[in-house]
Amino acid sequence: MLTDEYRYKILKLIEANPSISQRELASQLDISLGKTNFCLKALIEKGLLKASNFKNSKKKSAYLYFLTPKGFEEKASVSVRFLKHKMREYEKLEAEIAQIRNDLNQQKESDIE
Amino acid sequence: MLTDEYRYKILKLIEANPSISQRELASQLDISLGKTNFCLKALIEKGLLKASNFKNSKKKSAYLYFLTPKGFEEKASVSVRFLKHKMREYEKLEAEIAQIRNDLNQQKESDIE
DNA sequence: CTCAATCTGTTCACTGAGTGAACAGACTCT
DNA sequence: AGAGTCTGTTCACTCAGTGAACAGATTGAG
Repeated sequence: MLTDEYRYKILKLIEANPSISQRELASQLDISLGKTNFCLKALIEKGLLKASNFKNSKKKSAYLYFLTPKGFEEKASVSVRFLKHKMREYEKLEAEIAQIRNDLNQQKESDIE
Repeated sequence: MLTDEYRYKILKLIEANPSISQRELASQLDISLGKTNFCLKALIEKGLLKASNFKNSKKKSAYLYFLTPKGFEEKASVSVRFLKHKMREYEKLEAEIAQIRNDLNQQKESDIE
């Protein structure tokens, strides 16, 4: 449920904007509020993130999220891991596309017969 | 639930082997027997596939599935549609990979500071 | 100050896709 | 005949995901 994809994206978004709300996070991640809340708690549970409720300049009553040292480490390694994952997907997709193209060519040939 | 992906794959597998069983189909599609049964029925419902229980040479008591004329038409058009879909995915993935690479470079730079 | 409005995080009943064990029927072989 | 094996079909169950509803905090206008 808390995949590398969301680890990566959440750590990145929070580093860029520590005062982001869970609703805004959900919107940018294109997932529900409930899932966002779950992932966030999981990251805090793992010690990658901390939430402080220090009063922010202009915000209402929200948390300030920030990456722990462990969080920075994880962000670096999850980036690499996620990149490798995406590259494998890329290669698979490339092969799949080639195969569909091949099938389409064979379809055309059998049309001629 | 019956996505273009399974339309395409099922029509292709059945054209290649009309005496394939639902369990074998499920195995090759890497989905459950229940979902395979559902998709198959949906394709029959739409008139793309027909199931005849003519006695097959060496099989036990299975159906013979075959594509209707409409099924052949659909197979041709779904191939193209599916290919385009995969190509869009491919481009998205390419952009995503580039962005992760960019982030990794920025991470390294901020490490030096 | 007061109270309504608006933000926040949290919860949890609900949904729906997907699963696979279990079943009934048809066939084969001894 | 009967045991074994294949078939398609069903359906109770699971579980990730959803988002309306809630409680608490802050703000701002009257």
